[in-house]
Amino acid sequence: MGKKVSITDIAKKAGVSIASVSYVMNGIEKEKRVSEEVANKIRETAALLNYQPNHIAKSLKQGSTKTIGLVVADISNSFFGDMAKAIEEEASKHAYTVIFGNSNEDFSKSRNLVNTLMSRQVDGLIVTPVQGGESKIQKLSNKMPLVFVDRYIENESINYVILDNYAASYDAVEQLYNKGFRKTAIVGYDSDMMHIQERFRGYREAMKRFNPDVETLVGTVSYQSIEEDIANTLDAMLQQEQAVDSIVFATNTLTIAGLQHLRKRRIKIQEDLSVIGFDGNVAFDFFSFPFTYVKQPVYEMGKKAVEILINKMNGKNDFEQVKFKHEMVDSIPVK
Amino acid sequence: MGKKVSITDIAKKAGVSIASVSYVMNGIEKEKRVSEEVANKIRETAALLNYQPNHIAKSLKQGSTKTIGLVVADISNSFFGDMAKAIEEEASKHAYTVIFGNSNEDFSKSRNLVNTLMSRQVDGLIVTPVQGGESKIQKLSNKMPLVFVDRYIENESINYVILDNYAASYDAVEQLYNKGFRKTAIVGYDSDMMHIQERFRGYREAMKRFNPDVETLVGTVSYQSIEEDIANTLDAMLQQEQAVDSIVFATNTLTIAGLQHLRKRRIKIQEDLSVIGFDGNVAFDFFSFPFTYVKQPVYEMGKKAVEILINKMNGKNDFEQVKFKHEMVDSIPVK
DNA sequence: CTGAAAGCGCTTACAG
DNA sequence: CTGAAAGCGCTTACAG
Repeated sequence: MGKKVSITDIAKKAGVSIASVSYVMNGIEKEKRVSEEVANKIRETAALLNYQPNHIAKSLKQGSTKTIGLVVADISNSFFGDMAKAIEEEASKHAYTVIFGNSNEDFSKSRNLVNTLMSRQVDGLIVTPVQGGESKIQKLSNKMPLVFVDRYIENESINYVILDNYAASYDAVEQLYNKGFRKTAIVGYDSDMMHIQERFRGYREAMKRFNPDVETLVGTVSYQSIEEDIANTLDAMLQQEQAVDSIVFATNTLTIAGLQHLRKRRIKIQEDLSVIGFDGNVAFDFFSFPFTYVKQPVYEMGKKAVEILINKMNGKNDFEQVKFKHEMVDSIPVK
Repeated sequence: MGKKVSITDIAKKAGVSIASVSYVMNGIEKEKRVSEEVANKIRETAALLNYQPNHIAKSLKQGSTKTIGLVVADISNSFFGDMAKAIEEEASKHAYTVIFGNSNEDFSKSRNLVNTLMSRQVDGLIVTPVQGGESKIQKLSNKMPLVFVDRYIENESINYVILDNYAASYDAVEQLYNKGFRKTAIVGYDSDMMHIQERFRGYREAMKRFNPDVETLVGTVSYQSIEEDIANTLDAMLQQEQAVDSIVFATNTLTIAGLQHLRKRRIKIQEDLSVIGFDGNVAFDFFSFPFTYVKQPVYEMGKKAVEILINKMNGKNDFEQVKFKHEMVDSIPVK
């Protein structure tokens, strides 16, 4: 694979000190007053030997790797895919590289990933926290610049970038109300995590406001058995004596899974049952029925997370907690 | 942020040599015959000081980082999202970490990413090559274990994992033929890259075999202006005197963009025009029309790429060139 | 069984 | 203006 060439090799070959090589390679030959002659010789020799700096050695010496660790729940989910893209793009602009891992919503996987990334001396972390590890991940925040995305843990000394989840589901219920739907249910995960709880809270508050006489109906599904649980939950909602006339799905994955089940049951969306989904998806643009969904500004959220992280890494002390506003989108059905 | 503790700190505190600490931390105290007593003391001290090994220092010394660099065209594209997931999962099983970047189909971005990853001393690279950089990226293969995914460059001394693209589009034309469609066109990128050229070749060969009297019609679109180009291409195909009766879209993105345009033109898919798409997509399951697409075994492809790369990194000398077979999938339309 | 020491490839005060 | 040297946190032959 060819022996690596180091600045020592260049120094030897050019007959100069390794310090001078280091200065020239870092473009600080002017400040360090290396003569133009020596600098040129060094540049020539470096080119000749095809020198490639070793970032690892530099990192060790400098105590900084210019690397960001990213832990998402699932990179193959388009929400996190878009976010990862934005994060990499923004990080790259600031000369940071991104290492990533998938937690698959599993806390022990998430913890292992965080440990791995820390042992690799990332300068900061962007994490989607998962159920079960709240206290552990919180401690992390004292040891390392950290920004939560998509979800968060209640604590004033933690950075996060999230959607205003309360407002989003409140708005969803309101939209349904304006279209004449009263018996609205919500389907989310069986999770204590704030993003889910806030979506439930927005739903409950909106129901209280708009449909005070209607009993609220919160269906929960386990991430471990989405298909099965959503089938049971939806069937129950539709079969009860006071069947619901509208449903808000609280996440991307649940929206898709839910619609698939409703389709299997031959329920006509927006005729038999009105539905509001969460997060954009290419699929939504192809529905044969009009469809409304809560859209998160994923790209801006990813960029913001990097921005906050970089501030923290640069020593900024106060915390930033940013809530983005959703947008309610009506897709136009395929004719 | 708390001072980092090193093995030197542990050695001092425990009153032993740093060598012993290193042995114990690596679990090789038995082979190195460190006494059980000393080993225990070291473990206790490490726990007490909350020692976290510095992987960077280890990497520098060992000349291996246990890191894989991944350069994809676009992580937010579900094809690459799924692949990245598979790659991270498989790498993680082998104690490798993944650094990634998006080239956005831009060669200079791709080259910069590769350089960055190399300066970070990745042990190997998995790359989706892009148009324009064939010769440069090829040289890389001599310097570093490398596996191409999705696309490749013709060269017997390069590893790759791709789809049998020829067979896939050949099959697409054949399927259309069997359903009675004769005037089949294909739409792909304006690219010299092998994966596109092979898809065109499969189309041409199949047309020669099944519809020898029909003129072949290959529409090309630039990645830079997909929407505009696909609109023009499709409109031309439909308006010419001998309008096509069926179209094969040669990629994921083109399938979506193409269908969106056809929809805008109020063309009824599978009634006015038969279509075969490329790559799976959640959207396909929700179409109101029956839809057939070429499905790539993305997950297996990602895993295979890691497997090959690990073999190479472990010193295996011969090259592996793997072509996976597609599957032709008929989605059942929403009623 | 244990320890002192060299060295991975850099950066950077310091002396001249 | 330039060079010798220490040190980042590890691993690992080598000597005892």
